[in-house]
Amino acid sequence: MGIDLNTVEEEEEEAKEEDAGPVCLELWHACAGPSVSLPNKGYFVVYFPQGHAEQLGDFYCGDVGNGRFDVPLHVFCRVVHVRLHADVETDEVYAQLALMAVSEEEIPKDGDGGSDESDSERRPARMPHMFCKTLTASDTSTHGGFSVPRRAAEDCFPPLDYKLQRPSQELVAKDLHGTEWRFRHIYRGQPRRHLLTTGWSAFVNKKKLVSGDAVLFLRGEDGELRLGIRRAGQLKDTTPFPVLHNQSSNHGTLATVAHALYTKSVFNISYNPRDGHSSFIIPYWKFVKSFSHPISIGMRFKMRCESEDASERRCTGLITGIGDMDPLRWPGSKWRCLLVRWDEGEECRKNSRISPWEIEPNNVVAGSPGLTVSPISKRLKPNPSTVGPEFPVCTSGNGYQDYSETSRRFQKVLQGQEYFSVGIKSSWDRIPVATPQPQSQLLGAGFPESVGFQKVLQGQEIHPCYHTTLTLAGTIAPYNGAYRSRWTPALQVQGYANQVSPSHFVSRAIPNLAIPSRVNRNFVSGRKDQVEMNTTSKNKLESSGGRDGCRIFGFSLNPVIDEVAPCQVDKEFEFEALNPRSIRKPLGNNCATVKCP
Amino acid sequence: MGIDLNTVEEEEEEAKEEDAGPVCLELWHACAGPSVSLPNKGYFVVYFPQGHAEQLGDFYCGDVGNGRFDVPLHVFCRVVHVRLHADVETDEVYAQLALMAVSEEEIPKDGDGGSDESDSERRPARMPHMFCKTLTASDTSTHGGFSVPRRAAEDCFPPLDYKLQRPSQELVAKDLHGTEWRFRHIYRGQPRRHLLTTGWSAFVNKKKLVSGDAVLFLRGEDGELRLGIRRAGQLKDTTPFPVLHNQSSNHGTLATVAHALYTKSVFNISYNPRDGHSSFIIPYWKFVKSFSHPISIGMRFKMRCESEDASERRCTGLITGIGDMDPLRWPGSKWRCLLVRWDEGEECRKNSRISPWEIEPNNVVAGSPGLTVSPISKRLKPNPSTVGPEFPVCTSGNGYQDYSETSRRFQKVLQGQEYFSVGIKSSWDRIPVATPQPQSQLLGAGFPESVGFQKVLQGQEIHPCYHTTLTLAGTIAPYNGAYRSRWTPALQVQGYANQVSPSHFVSRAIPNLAIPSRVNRNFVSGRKDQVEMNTTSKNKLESSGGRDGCRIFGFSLNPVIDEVAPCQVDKEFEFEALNPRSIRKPLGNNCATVKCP
DNA sequence: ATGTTGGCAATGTGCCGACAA
DNA sequence: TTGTCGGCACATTGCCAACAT
Repeated sequence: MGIDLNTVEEEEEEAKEEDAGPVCLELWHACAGPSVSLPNKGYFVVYFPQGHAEQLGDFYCGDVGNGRFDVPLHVFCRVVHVRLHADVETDEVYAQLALMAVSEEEIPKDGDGGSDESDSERRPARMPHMFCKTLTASDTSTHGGFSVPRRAAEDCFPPLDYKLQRPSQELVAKDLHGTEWRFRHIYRGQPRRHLLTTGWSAFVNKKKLVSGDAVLFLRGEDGELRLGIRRAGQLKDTTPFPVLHNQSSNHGTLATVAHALYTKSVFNISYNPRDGHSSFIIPYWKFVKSFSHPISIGMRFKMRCESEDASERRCTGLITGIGDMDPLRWPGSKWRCLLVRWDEGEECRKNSRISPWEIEPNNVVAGSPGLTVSPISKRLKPNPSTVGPEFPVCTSGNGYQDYSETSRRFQKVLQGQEYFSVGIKSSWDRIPVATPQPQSQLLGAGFPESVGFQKVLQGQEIHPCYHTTLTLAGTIAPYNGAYRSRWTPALQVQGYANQVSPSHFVSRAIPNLAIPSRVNRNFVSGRKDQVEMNTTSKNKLESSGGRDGCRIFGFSLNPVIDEVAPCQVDKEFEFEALNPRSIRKPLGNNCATVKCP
Repeated sequence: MGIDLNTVEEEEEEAKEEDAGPVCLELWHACAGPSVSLPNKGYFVVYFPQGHAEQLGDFYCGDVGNGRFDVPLHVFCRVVHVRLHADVETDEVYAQLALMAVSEEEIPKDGDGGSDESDSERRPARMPHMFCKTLTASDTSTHGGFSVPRRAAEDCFPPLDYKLQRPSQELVAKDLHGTEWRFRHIYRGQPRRHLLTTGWSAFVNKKKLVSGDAVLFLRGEDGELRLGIRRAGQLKDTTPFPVLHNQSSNHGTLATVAHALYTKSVFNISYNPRDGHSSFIIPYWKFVKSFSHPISIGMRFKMRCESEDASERRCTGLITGIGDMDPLRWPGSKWRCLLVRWDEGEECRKNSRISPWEIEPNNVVAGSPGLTVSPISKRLKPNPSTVGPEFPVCTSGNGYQDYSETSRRFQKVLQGQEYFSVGIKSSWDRIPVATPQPQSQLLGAGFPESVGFQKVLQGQEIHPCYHTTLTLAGTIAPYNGAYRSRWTPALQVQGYANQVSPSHFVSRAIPNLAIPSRVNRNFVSGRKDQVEMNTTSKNKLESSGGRDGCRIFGFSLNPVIDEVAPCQVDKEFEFEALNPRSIRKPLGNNCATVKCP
């Protein structure tokens, strides 16, 4: 099936080679997710400076002269080495690719990637026991620990002595940086379940995890436990000014690349698989293959993409235009030259521009078959002359075969609940290089980005909204100048028996009352921000930080709360609130709806 | 006295000019301390690339070719502008100096700095009401607020209505970045005293203040309150890899400077007054003046320096050698070419190398008068030929006059307790430029670094060691597998009536017991780290984080604690401990002495 | 005059089983 | 099977006056 089984052993041997960077290979891929794969050393790729510039942003590009560095639209490169990294602050995975420009003639036509050095360092030969769980509100609450799915615990953790009343052990897991995290793993409760207690909270705090994020446990061949995270949203950068995070110092900028291209020297690319802008390096065969099927306006296609829970989907759409994305700086570029309209409910990407090598023609030819459409010009108007001759547009659709679908079926593996242990192979590895022919015999060449790595299922449900509806009722006591808390005696809380205080609640634009959040550690700026009424101004609620409170300064703690409603003394109030437990949640998702009486 | 009084008005006018950078002028200088002054725009200075390279460290210098950039030993420069800044992370003050190289001929010989643009933007014309207090253990404890010295509160804060039982108000103060901090200022207690309560703790936390650091309040002309800090020690950089903190991106490196020198263009220097390496820019007159008195081996001298509490001292010493500091890369440089031996108890600097312009000859000629000593060679052996002709060594000491002492007397101002309000003038400003003649009439030219700014006294005492001696005595209970706290019942605490638990204490290398710190918020890494015995291994104490504890993982929390001593069940223990309040203290200063029974 | 301490109240943290989805 | 909750114990925070220096 295009994959030489003989290579597996070699790969396992070469996997011992310590050239993959500081980060554990399996863990890196587990964190990167199923749709990420990397080329091997020695492999040939196509590099698109335009896409790179897009990722870097204008800040790092330093446009010169004609508006861009004088670099080609695409560059054929050999992969000199690949090193895996993880951001020190956020644990975000990325890779350093060392590339060296080659002329297309240097690329061998056989399937070996043209290098004796090619190895499998980019892929674990065998995925270890692992599981991934999306964190619930309970998992991230300061009130408790982490509930481990039973089969996950049995699969990944050392066995417990279930004869004991409360079997427990200490787990030690290393994260991407090699830092050790220790957890008490206990099997208790009625019914019994696996829990991580002591140590868990510190981990959540340090990694700034919120509900919706996912953790990943992975047991290596040696029994060593590894631990990774996959965030639901980007962690906000708290660094006050732009630090060149993933690109060490000022390497990796376009200027450096331009220089390297002309001197034919090695240059480094920071490849950030999860930011959605890193598709500027693709396998050579994929680039070549994209010429094999015709592309025309009105053509239907499908494309693989990743949905929010990191699972894969297939989106379909219609090509509505072909033309330069940036006619001034990158004229004639095929980078995102296709303008598409996604089918209903298939909002694969906010951006409706994609590159030709991202799509496959749809087997079911819908839309307007037989309609001959000219490509649009740089200004997105039909003008065939602007498209280079090497780009076969308007070829009548013929026997295109969905090889990738075939290979997907071949590589289909167990995607059972959340744990598995199956050997896999990188699709980048030893893939025959395609020659630009339709219907070439590339049965083994799947889409590396999607099937190259084992899919790790996440818990399917979106984390629940955690809207325990409680009703607070009470009277606002007049402010008398004594700095004692007036809240607690003035409030009657329904729904909780004890230990409930106003600071447990988050409110949003409450007509007659506003209470800043004290719920979430990740929210607090000044930590202590309990509220007290101040009626010196009759129609405005004012209160402040501090135990015994004084004024509201505003609601900087929660960006959603942005207005303070007028307040009346002795007016009763009532509102819906969050569950009072200490919940770490994503910002902006923390506000209860207000029920105005 | 060399200062043109006419200029004062002009200065006040020009002080309104918004060209001093983002930071409040008065506050910047207050934070920088008394021994820091800056040149004005238009002023002429001498820049020493060697000293700059020293500050930047090899990392940023990028030595090329012969080992250094091909830059001169010193460069005469005009100050194009000066901008005041404060580090976003640490609040450390620094300045951006924009310099432009000039030839010495361009420097006017009159006293005007050669520029019509010179102004006093570097100096507040009048120091506002201010005070500075070194934080005590109580001030930084989480247990309480900030005790404001009475005269300070009366001087800087709006008056309170003392007729009330507990007069209070809200203070709003802006820090160096313009961020507002709010504090409740209350006058209470028996006897009455001024306190900052609500809001103070948040400030201490955010700024990571520890006892020994100082805060500074400053009331502007407009009544606006400003707030700064001066740390006792450097705040440890928590950034995981070297970020170019004060020099934005890669400006300010020697490469950039070298380029600017040859193109005669403006270059920026980050001038960091408190790191002890920023004396590589000095006033031109000072450089010139240093030729006016002879320097010889065996000569006694004095030098102004700053002691730990930011007050000024005068150190004396003996010149023991003259020679290149770095004969390979900077041959013939006068930068720190003097080797000195400090007098007893006068350890002005660990470094015993200083530059000629830093010293003044000592009026009292001690040591070996009349002894003719040849300067030492590059290898610090006597060899007169290695010293350039423009450097007048071995001139017999004659009528040198200590002008700077005169000017100090002139500029002497009130240095009363901790608050004052006196107009001052920058010594950089409109200082006549000295021609290289001994006994020139430079009566107004003081030592800018020391008298240029009002000294702000700090509390004189070093913050007390906070060693309340308590004796804990108890029995280590055997571990029985139930994860309940075993500490509290097993311990009998003498000296405190209530709310004392073992986690309040810090121990150090205790023979039979070790308890990690939970005392200091700034210490904690995992926050919850209470200890419990684990006697599964009989001779080793193990405990861990978490409320109900399990194992000691080691003592990563406090670097001083680095060994865990063996532990025996049922063995009684006893040790001296810190005061149990939550004290934020500098690292490594937090350990109690152990009394082994 | 002001640093330190005990008293005290409020609140946060974290382990546990109960309960329910 | 596992997410959420009440119960509970205890730790931390922060305002206050008493006391000491």
